[in-house]
Amino acid sequence: MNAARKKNTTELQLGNLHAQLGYHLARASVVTTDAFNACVGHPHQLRKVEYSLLMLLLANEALSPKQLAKVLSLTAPNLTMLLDRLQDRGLILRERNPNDGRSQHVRLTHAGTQLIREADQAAKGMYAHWQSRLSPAENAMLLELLAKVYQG
Amino acid sequence: MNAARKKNTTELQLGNLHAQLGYHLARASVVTTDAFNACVGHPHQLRKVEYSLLMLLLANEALSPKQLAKVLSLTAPNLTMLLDRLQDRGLILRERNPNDGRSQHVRLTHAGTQLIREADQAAKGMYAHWQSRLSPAENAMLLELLAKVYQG
DNA sequence: TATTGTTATACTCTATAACTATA
DNA sequence: TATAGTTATAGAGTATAACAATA
Repeated sequence: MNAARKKNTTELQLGNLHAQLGYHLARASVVTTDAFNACVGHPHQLRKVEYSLLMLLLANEALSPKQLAKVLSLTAPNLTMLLDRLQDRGLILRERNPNDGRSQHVRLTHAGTQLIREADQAAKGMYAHWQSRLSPAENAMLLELLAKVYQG
Repeated sequence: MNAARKKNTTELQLGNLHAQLGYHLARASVVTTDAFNACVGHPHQLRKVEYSLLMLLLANEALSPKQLAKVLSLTAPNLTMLLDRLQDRGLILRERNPNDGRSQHVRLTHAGTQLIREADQAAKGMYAHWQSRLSPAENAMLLELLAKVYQG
């Protein structure tokens, strides 16, 4: 009983895992995902990828599914289903590209604009979840270093 | 045609997304996951979580499912199925804890030890995937900052 | 009564192949 | 022939509830 209790409180060793970026990314993602769901996801009924998609449309006015699939790392069929759901909720609309009948312009509706603006406001509360452990300067440095990992 | 082509090569705006840790974590994870699968996952038939689990057993000799579930952020039922698969492959074994019949000791088999040592060697090739964009000092700083996000 | 682990099950996420339409 | 997007479908990942065994 005492032995088992002691074992549970013992810090476990990470071995070479402590030097691996992917491991730390996964651990950090658990924290950010929980913070997102608490501040944005549950209150506004948006999953992370839906929030990102609507934020991109807010910043760019109109994007093609092709562009969205690339930046969100989604396959075309999965993006189609995602857009279907957002369209059914009246948050986005799909227009045919007048210059190229194969492609589309995806835009926010008025309701979609309103929702993503509210969600964006709520998202500002997320930083509170880890600001006690990370200073503003450290946070800024972290974002820069992460961008270096995937930009190329 | 020309207009569409131009649009595709235009950098899209991130808006407030550029200030959000979760977004950059997700983008960086795509890179590290691809690197993992290329260097470790496909060659050794291990998913990320399986690799992490075996690495933890290599560093700690024996851990309970409870401990593994916590550090890997898995629910108990999902960990059970994961351990079942690794046990069926002869990579781990489950022993009853002699001090507490409710809990188990999960250990690497000889084959499991051999496999995870090979996989760990292969994992050293992962850093090559982003080292051109991140110096060793930047990489070390990144790992430290990420640990701060989830440690508390 | 609480804890560890399992079983059963459902829901979401992701990936591939085959298709339509436009260029 | 190539590209944008869709449909259908299968597999992997993840969550909850109900259960058995032990403390």
